[in-house]
Amino acid sequence: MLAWNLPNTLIKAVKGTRDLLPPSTEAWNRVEAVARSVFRVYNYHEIRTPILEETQLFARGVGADTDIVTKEMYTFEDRDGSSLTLRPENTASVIRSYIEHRMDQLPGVKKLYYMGPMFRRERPQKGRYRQFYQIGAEAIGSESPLVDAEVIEMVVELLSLAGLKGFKLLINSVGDKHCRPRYVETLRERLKSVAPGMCGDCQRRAESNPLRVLDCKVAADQPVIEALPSILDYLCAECGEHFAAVRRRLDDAGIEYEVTPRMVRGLDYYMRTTFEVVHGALGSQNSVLGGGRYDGLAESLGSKVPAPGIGFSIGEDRLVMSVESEQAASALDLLIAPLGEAAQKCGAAMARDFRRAGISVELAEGKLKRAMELANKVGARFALIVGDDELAAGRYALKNLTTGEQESLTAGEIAARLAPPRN
RNA sequence: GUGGGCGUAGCUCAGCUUGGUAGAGCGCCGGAUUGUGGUUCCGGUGGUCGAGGGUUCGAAUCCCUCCGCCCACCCCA
Repeated sequence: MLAWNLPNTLIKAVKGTRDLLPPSTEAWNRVEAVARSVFRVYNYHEIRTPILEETQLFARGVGADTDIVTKEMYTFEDRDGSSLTLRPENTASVIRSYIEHRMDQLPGVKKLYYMGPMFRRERPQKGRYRQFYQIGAEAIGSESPLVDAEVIEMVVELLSLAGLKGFKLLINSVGDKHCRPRYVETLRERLKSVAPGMCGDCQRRAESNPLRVLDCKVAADQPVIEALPSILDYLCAECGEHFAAVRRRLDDAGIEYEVTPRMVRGLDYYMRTTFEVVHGALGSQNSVLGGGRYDGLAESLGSKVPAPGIGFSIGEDRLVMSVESEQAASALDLLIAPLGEAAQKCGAAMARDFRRAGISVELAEGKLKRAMELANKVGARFALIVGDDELAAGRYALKNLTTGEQESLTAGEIAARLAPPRN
């Protein structure tokens, strides 16, 4: 009954969380470095919001009857009785921060990016974890379709530079608070006659959430879904023109996309432009990123000043999964093998100097044979032998472990030989 | 929340049908080599067989319960 009184049970990572280990962490770092460099040239700046927020932020921001809020949040009562939640996504937090710090007073479009863990209590599977990581960006303070197009262009650039190949960009417009309700009503009406012939899930959705029917993957339902009215035919004049402008801009930029009127996003705050990038070989969870415009979000969080914006978030776990190739950790530059007490001291000093010069160094102990074996196993590029002869001569035996060649060099020559390329 | 698959050494797995108290390969450690790795050879380390209970003279193996992981549904990143 009391866990701490039970016999020793091995403690493991909690369900849905995982340790990211080397060499995989190198791929994560590469992806994050690419993202930061792309964000920089598009003039985005990093924002770090708390992982813990008031539960109300998500209930009101994401939508009170979305799946995320109704059944996926890690919510708990703080000691003072207030309700706190581990963030399930970050857009609501960014908008909260934007409002709280009156960023609307700053000049121009406010461009922010973030990266970090999010938490949703779902059943784990391939590409889905309870603690997962997102890289995202928000452009806030403009309703212009030019901003939509630039955000999409940036994210396509980011994915390409990260090494993602064969992905597909899907875009849609879900209208605004004037035209979308009209469409949903039409859809609901139409489904009354056709839903009975569809799969069980669709029959249920036809009542509860008609838009979800469009997202059904059951093959037999596809012809029926194709025949349903398209939201694009129901957009009001403003939304229609906005969407057309976004598409013109994407065409100008030479960006390939597919308009998918059936694409549905799961968060309530989206309006007008929505987009998604999918990639095969990710299992059933094939979406690498999702995003869209959220012009009414600030108001639903109680803001008097509007904060129209558009943003996206990349599923970093999924991106890394699809660009990661099995490669070794970055190679060690040099392993120093000192023989004896005096050499040990000299080796430590040399290691210090080399490391300050940007060379990665491992200092071995014990027998030379042992050290050489170790050098080989960890994939060191060079081994440096420091023994009595070398100490006396001031010249050390540097062995290239790839070619097997060995030469006798001074410390300065070795540093020059191993110096990393400047960038 | 609902299905399906799988849990034996650090890793990948065999053994289970037809019960007789645990194996291989790789890894790790050491040796053949006093100051030279990768190949080879030799030796060694390593498992309450996911946990608990039952059947049995005897259970990794048969039965029950539980737990964990993976994949899928739902939904999303």
